[in-house]
Amino acid sequence: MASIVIIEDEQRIRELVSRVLADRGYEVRASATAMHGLQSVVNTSPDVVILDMGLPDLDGAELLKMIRAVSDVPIIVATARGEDGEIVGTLDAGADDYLVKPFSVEQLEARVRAVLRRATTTKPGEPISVGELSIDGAAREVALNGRRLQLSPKEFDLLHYLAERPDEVVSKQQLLAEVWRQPYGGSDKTVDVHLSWLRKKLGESAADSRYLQTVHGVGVKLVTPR
Amino acid sequence: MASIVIIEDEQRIRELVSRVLADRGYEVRASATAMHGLQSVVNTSPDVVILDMGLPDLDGAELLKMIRAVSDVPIIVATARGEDGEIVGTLDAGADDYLVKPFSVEQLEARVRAVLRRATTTKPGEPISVGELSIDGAAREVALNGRRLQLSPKEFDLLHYLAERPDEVVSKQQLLAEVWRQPYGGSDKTVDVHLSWLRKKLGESAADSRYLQTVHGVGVKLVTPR
DNA sequence: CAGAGCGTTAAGGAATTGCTAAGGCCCGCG
DNA sequence: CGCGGGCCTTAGCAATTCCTTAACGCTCTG
Repeated sequence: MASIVIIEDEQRIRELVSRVLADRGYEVRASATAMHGLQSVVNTSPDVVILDMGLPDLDGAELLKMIRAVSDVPIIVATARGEDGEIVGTLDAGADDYLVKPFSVEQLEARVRAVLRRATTTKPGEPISVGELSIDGAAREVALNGRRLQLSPKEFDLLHYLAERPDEVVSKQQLLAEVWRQPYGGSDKTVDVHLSWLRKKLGESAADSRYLQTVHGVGVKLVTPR
Repeated sequence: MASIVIIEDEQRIRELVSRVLADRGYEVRASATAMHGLQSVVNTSPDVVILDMGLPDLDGAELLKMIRAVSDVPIIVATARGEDGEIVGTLDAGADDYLVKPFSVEQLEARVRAVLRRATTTKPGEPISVGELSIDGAAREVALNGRRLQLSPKEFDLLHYLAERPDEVVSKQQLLAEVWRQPYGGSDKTVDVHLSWLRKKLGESAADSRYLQTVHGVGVKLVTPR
């Protein structure tokens, strides 16, 4: 799971946020001071930094620049209301997103996810990985837990298409149009059957699904197993 | 700053509202008659329209339709108490929100801001968050306090539709039309039942509601709990 | 205080899905 | 040219899941 560094001087907020994010599976390190925070960032190379702008020992914008000088990590900035005017400045200084206090943990996690998603945007040419699955579009090879899977052409196309859109629900009609190239008629059942075969090769079944989740009445999505 | 057209025949209210909103930085144009108002809307392409339903020269609903015919501007309707029965009709006719007279300027501005926010900040692709609720349209996932909820297709569509319009009262007819895609007949009761199921899954009931509030005789709205 | 509107539960039928099995097509090979 | 094998599609049934209707009691409004 992704790792996060939190730099926030208010103890209450720091502990609350740390705990909740840790509960949700993130690896969290919290710092109460700018200097300690900078060290954390350098030492642990986190996937996201959450930075409070109202630190007592150093101006937030200053710290932001210092982090930027040594790393490209996505940074989410938290500001108190009233410092609104600075938001534009902080975004210019290299922040990736911001939150205005008070914020709900939901909002925060939503931003974290958004930033992570943006950062992990698929670079073409490299294999896509979803959980223990690795899908190489160029070589048309799929591996699960390091073991090569033998997929038929359609099976591969189907899996690859879904892997390019992890977590996104895709309708069978869309799959027929995009993977099968039959925007007109064509039976959903074909997709069902291929999904079933894929599941078998992935070592799962619809009833006990890890990667391929069907969303009743809508479609399917490829997810990373819990 | 955003521009607003106000269509209101009572001089006192018109001038008061105009002045206050202008003070707060909006660019305001006021009209005392339906015809003049329609011209204003067409000519200035405002960001929001505030429309009094009790105009002397033309039925408010009629004017609403005329505006809708030429523009997609968000429209906030003001009605006098007693005309409540028409509220549902006006929402169906394309109003985005409504106010019952007498209303405070504070209320009005809150609605204006809500409507503007809705019009601008709804970026698709990112989860919507309302309080501790998080609704991801692409993944079709809902989480409450970080815990995943298991919703049926219609339940999800319903919640998602409401979440896209936080604080806005939506009539059951509108829900039938938009979520169920049955603009004609169809029983309100179906909506009631789904709402009940949703409430159960959200851990609330109609008597003790946090997120889903029903407005008797009008519809429901999704709010962020206090 | 009566009637309309609403909340909730239960139950039947409708729709969707999972999976197996049975052809048909295409291609390489003998 | 005929054969065999892989692959895709269609068919069909069982098993789920879902939606709607109905019914009853309660609440709100006028």
